[in-house]
Amino acid sequence: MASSYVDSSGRSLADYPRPSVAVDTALLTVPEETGQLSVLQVRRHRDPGWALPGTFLHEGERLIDAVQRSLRDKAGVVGTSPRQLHVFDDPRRDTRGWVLSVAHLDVVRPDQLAGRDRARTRLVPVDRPGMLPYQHDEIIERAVSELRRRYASAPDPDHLLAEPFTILQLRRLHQAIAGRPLQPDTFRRKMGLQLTGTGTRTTGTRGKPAELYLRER
Amino acid sequence: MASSYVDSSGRSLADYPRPSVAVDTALLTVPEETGQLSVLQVRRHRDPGWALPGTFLHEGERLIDAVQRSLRDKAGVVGTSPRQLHVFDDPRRDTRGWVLSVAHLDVVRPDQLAGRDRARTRLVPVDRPGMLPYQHDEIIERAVSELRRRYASAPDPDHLLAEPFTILQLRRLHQAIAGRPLQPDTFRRKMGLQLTGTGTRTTGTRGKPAELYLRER
DNA sequence: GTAATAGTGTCTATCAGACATTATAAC
DNA sequence: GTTATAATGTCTGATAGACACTATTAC
Repeated sequence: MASSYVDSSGRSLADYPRPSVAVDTALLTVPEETGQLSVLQVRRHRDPGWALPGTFLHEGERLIDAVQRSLRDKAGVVGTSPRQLHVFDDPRRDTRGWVLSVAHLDVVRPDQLAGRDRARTRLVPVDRPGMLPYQHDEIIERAVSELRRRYASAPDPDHLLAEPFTILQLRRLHQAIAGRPLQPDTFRRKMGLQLTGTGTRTTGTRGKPAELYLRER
Repeated sequence: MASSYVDSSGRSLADYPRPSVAVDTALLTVPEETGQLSVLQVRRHRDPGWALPGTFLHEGERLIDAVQRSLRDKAGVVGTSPRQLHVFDDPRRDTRGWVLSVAHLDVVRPDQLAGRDRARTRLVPVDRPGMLPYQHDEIIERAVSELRRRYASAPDPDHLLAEPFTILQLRRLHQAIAGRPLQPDTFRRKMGLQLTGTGTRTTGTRGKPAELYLRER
């Protein structure tokens, strides 16, 4: 493909102007405390306020590595699986120059955020993200839609629950992501078919003990 | 956001190395002659063979404008609506340097391709795209999946048919995109509800005249 | 026993697939 | 009339929502 880009004037790759490329990430999780789908934000460096974690792409670096580096450096989060969402390409988006930003979605278990720097980061429910610079609110919207689409038909595809888990735990997670209550019986019937029962049950809980399940089918 | 990227060493935006950014497009259409979902390919400049149309992003240019420029210059196609699919970011993908490529999907009516340069371009069914450089086959796969998803539930969302049209015309289009036959009666029931009948009917055709419909609901 | 939660039975509405039937044109 | 296509009727099976009911635990 490269050579097909060389135009009739014979200009080579190095002759073309190049934009800076950044990554920005909507890191979503469901904290135990609130049970609400929330997004990680970090303090901005120069300006007051909060923003999504982001960084510039380093030379020869892959986008996914830049995302993981920014999450490690800015929030102490490791072991994530970012996915691309969209490229924001308005040339006037950044006042300091020509910057393309590749928005990402990442989803983590709350325990993966345990060691985060609480002075420099915060977790905010996705439906009240506060004032954010640039199009970070749009990134959150895209991230939430994508996550809801993923969780609509499959049980916990992003492995937010530690195995084994009960169907109630699974349903609470899916409700947090969907942002609305889900029918207990319908949910059980749809998702239960995609789970493997362990035969063991919870103990010490109120009511009838629930069976514990594994994701693997 | 920009200022939040400045790291603790105080490096500014211009100090970061920058990749070249390209766009590549899977331009899909359904030619009258074959009735098969097909993708536009252009002759490569230096190497033998064919590739998807692409170009480098010009300074301050938006991605969508680069896509439209490449389609105009390489295939004489105008008036399209490209959509982003994915960023290909393997630093070793292009032997001549560090190039990010933003893959796009574009869908056009066959008449929009009437004036194309037939010596430099060809239309190939998407299921037999031939040998393509880099990850252009993957771009086609993503483009087709996305198009099938869009056409699964709505009647001709990308306006490939000139209005008014019959349900048979609509179903043939959807079959070409789905790559499989669709039940006439089920299709009519699902899509018919989302169309507006004009009251007028085809004339001069064999069999019972078909009603003509508009997309608008 | 009561309260609470897990899990199942079952009715209804909706919808896709499949097939039959009716309607209306060209010939 | 015959043939071809459009449009509708209707049966069946699958599934979601809704509600009732049974099962098993803590207390």
